[in-house]
Amino acid sequence: MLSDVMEDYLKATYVLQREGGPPVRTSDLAEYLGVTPPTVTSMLEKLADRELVEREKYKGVELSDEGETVALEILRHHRLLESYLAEHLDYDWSEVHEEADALEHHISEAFERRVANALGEPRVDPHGDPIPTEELAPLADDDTAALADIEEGETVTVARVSDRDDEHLAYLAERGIEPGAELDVVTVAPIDMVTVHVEGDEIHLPTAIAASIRVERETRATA
Amino acid sequence: MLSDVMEDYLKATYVLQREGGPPVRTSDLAEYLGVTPPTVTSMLEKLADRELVEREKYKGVELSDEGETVALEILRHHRLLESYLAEHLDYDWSEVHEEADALEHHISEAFERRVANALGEPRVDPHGDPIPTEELAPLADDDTAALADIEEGETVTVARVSDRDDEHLAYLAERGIEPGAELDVVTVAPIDMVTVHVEGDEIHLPTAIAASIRVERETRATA
DNA sequence: ACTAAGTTTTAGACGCGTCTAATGCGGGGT
DNA sequence: ACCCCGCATTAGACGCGTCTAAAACTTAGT
Repeated sequence: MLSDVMEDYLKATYVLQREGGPPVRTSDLAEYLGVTPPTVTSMLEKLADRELVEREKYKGVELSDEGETVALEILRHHRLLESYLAEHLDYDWSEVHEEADALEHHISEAFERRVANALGEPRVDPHGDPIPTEELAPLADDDTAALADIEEGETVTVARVSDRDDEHLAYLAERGIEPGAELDVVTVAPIDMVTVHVEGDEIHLPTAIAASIRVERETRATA
Repeated sequence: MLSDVMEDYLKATYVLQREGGPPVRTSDLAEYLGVTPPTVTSMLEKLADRELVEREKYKGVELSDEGETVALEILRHHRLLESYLAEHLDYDWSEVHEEADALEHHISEAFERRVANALGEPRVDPHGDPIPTEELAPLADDDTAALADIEEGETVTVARVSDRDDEHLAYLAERGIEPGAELDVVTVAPIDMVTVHVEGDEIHLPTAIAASIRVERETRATA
């Protein structure tokens, strides 16, 4: 039986781990989870004992296959819940994250199935993030770019907006920056600011925010 | 900030406490919650420190007004969740209890309101139990009787069926014993068994089960 | 009133997840 | 090649919720 907290560490490791990238470091997890580094070290030891992560001391951790499966299960719960709250309980797109975080550890298999069914087995959640399948197959690599890395003059489509901060989300949603929106990147200023046009309006975004908006460079056909 | 466990103790104290009755005893709570008596004692001390219960050593506890409010809040969550699962997520009446127990500590005010709204502000849950109002006003006294206490020959209407055991519930539901059903009490045998007629069928029930079925002696108009 | 049975509380321990303070490792700049 | 600084780990503590074993209280029966 995995504790809620262990599940949180696995989920955090998953989202912090870039495909094929370097191991996730202690301090990154500490910051992401809002705990101190020693706390992370001791939790990582337990996770390694249970073979949910592969750990190399002083280097960091990577999820084992089993650990990844657990992370995908929690992520599936999270994203199904977000979708359900938005679609059936009249939640606003930007206020769904916190509630899903609270519930994701506590729903049964039956609940998961019924919610997925009620939604028609969706593939992405309201933020644009992919929902793991019931079989928890690894998610396909991400071929989007961060808005912060786009050159001036390009036109891109918003693919996903990070769900980490409800406040930012509400701000962006109000201004029309949500999955599917078309953006013209007008200027990338050297003062940590990017300017875009969306639906005729001009929007200024600090780089930190622009980094959490994933975009597609050219329109492509999707199934 | 109350822990989940504290909320469980308060809820348990609420359901074990008969209106105006004697204080709830340590061993009753221990059995109900599946923990040992010393564990209950130490938790009760903490609850008394926070003035959520009034405790008299060696005698038992009663909920304070504040403790009762917390219990009613959890009960409201529980019963709204049961209702929602049954009505909107295709759960069977007899399998909602466990899921509601897992979720009841983790939903927000917003969630509670939206679920209540989606259901049309119901007054009772699928088991027939009353749902506390949003203002958490104390629930009216119960004027029902236990089926086990009914005399032979009487005809009664099922008001509520305890939601403590999903297995029993499924069994009873299959045989038509659910809120609103009319029962003729045929025999009350001295061997811990009562026999009733429901919808033409004859059903035999051990007294322990009959004790958990609350019935109304005569039909009365209800708003 | 005394005593025995049953219940409750006290005492002391443990695992979990967290912290702070102290120590240890390792990679980059001179 | 060395040293330093940043990051990670070890050491030791704490609160929570739980347990078992032992002591204390209550109460019912004689």
